[in-house]
Amino acid sequence: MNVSSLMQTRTDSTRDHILATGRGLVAQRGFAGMGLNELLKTASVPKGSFYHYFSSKEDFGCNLLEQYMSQYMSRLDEILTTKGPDARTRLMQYWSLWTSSQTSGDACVQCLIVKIGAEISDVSDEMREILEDGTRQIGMRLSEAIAEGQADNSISQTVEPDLLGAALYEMWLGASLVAKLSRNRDPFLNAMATTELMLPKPHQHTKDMI
Amino acid sequence: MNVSSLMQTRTDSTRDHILATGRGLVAQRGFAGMGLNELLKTASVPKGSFYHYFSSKEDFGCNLLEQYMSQYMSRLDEILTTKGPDARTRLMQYWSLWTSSQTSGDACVQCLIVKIGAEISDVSDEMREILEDGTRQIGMRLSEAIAEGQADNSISQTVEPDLLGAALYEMWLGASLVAKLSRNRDPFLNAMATTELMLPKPHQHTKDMI
DNA sequence: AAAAAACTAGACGACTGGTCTAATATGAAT
DNA sequence: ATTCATATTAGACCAGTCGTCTAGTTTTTT
Repeated sequence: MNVSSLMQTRTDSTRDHILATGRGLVAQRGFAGMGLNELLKTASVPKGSFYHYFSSKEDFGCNLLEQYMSQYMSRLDEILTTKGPDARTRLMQYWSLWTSSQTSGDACVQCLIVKIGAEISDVSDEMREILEDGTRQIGMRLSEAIAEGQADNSISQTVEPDLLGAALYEMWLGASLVAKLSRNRDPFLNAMATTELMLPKPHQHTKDMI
Repeated sequence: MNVSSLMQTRTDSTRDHILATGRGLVAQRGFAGMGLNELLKTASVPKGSFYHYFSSKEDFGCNLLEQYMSQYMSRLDEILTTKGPDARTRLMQYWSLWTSSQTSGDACVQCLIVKIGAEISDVSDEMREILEDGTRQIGMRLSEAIAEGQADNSISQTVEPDLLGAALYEMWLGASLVAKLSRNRDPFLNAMATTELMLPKPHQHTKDMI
């Protein structure tokens, strides 16, 4: 065959439309819970088109997750690069945005790692690996931000960036799960307070300093 | 142990057998991913029996989760009451057992809150409320244990039990999710190290005490 | 205009959760 | 022991869903 698989058609809009519609539906019903008929009816796309763009439901799921993780990493990097004067402020801003996005009730911004991570982990190795890679990258980026905070003197040198980055990320994933169950933002407020304690600022004017 | 798992002659043995089989299947495939036919074929139980004992799949799910949470709370209470000389040791033993159970690969002991919490939270209010209640109870029991540790002088007075109990629980839920994705126990080791830091022993000979 | 690729359309069989009637086992009352 | 009511089992059946597939139409390229 030729390079037809690499060719880009002008009208990828159908494919993108299926992916966008699917994200909302998956965030609401889960992956197994979202039927293809429901997806395609919602998107007003015939079933034949779906199997033109994706080889299977799992392939669709992989593309959905890859797109999601890619966009998430870009956004994370933007926040941790620009949204604040120092690394600690930017980190706290990240948790703050996490809280507001996960309490908005808007299905499209729901964290897909929380929503379908456990569901697909024992079912689809291909999808699992995409999320595994995503969580690894996010954890690393957070650890990096903590190290930056130690460099710009907004975070105490007493913490270990690698350990703490992963631990904070895990705590916020858990908080999201509990928040989904309890339908309120208390778990996030709790995680926020704990995060403040776990990311201590350097001691500046205590008696033992100076 | 007992004969009920081998014989189905006793009255409720069929019902219990369906629940036990369902727990393993749900832990593997998720709730929507487990079909009734698969469940009943695995359990060698005709469909008529299922609808004699349960009014619907959701009703079955509720009973499954209620039984699970009830057994979990009993086990948690046993650990936090007997498995160690002081409250802090008993708490650490709880996380240690969490780690080994979630890394065993045995589907039957998988944490159902992690596995199907997010999945069902937007689909079944009835099931969601059961898990909501369960997470609340577990968090409270952990906070209680931390307070006990402060009372028996195994945990520093500087921490706030309510905040910390919930935060630790959330971190371990998140660690379980990440561990399911990465298929290794690193997230648990990480959570364990962080837990040690978050549950400080009392300072015994510092200058500010006396 | 012809050939090839991109895309649409919906039929298809296996399966889904759920309902239904009938058959059988059990236990209490007589 | 016989009867009768209840508890439980059995699985055919329903309308609908699942993901797959082949055939057909439109668009692009040559």
